[in-house]
Amino acid sequence: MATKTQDLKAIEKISKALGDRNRLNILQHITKKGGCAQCSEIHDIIDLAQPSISHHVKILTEAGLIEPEKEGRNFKYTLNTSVLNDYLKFLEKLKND
Amino acid sequence: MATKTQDLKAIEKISKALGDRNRLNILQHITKKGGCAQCSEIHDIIDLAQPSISHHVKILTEAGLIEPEKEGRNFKYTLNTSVLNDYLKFLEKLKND
DNA sequence: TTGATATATTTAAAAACTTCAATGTATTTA
DNA sequence: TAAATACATTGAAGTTTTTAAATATATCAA
Repeated sequence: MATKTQDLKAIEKISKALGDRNRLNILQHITKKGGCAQCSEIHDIIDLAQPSISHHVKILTEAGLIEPEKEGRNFKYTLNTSVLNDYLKFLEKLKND
Repeated sequence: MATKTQDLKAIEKISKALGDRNRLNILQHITKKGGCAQCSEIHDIIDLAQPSISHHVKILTEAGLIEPEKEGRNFKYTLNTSVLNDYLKFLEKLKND
């Protein structure tokens, strides 16, 4: 079963989102927190200006890897396990072809 | 068990290597060929000039995803399953933290 | 409503990436 | 040895990405 062009685009986007040290740190922080965290916490941990963090979070969100949920003044970000699983499946398939 | 900085660098490099449509196509071609292929075949399948393909293959090689093996005048590229597995393990861990 | 906090957007500059033409190197074949 | 084939490297143009300052918006608290 060949991979659709559309799927490949998603894979490309997810890979790109994962291809940055800061975004990997953000992801790790979110998952360590039990799958969710706030932007302000991230700011404490990563040495970047606030707009940069906002930008990285946006890229992770647009790739579908995390999902934002508004909680009053803050945001809660949750790892999207099903998107990650689809990505893993694609990579697994490379081994079995 | 926290991810070492060194490991994170490797993860970043692999993700970056995977973050390009052409490189994904090259990888898929190699794996479909039973885990190995020659540069010249890739040239037939992907619409890029030879130096571009050489460049992409180099990036995949430097990330450790494929391994080159000289075969006379040609090259044979093989998927490095163990590097891919380490990458998969890292991503799996994100889910279980 | 005013001030404070959390996050997003715009803009602009620097850095990194992609691509290809030109050229170089290694190997095979005639 | 000369020509042909396979791949690498260099250099340069165009594109994308990263970052932060400035600014905007939304919500909470007083």
